[in-house]
Amino acid sequence: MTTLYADVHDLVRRIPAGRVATYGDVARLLGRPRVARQVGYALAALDSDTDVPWHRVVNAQGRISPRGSGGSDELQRLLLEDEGVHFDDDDRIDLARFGWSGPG
DNA sequence: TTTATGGCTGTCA
DNA sequence: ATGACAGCCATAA
Repeated sequence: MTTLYADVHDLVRRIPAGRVATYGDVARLLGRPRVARQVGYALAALDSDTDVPWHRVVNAQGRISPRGSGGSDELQRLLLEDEGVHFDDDDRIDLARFGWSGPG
């Protein structure tokens, strides 16, 4: 597949454990700074048995996007905490510390 | 092809 | 700092 989805998946797979990236960052790394929304959308289309660490992607505020169903928003937090990512009292992540600036 | 819909983001108050 | 609004663009009907 040479679609945006595949590119997003490939990039997200490169996010190291214990790090997080924003949708905008992922989009920008792909060379499409305007498709941040589609990035989140691409992650939403992932399968349950996917190998893509979708939980390492959060919004620009360092918070988890409330999709409101599936409870994946809680799962995401658990997975991140399990990787050593620390959440603030406001359920926020310090992007300055855990933010991933790309492969280089 | 045209609508409709978003796991977002940046600006304004 | 928070709350509200418009832009942006790929996917699915």
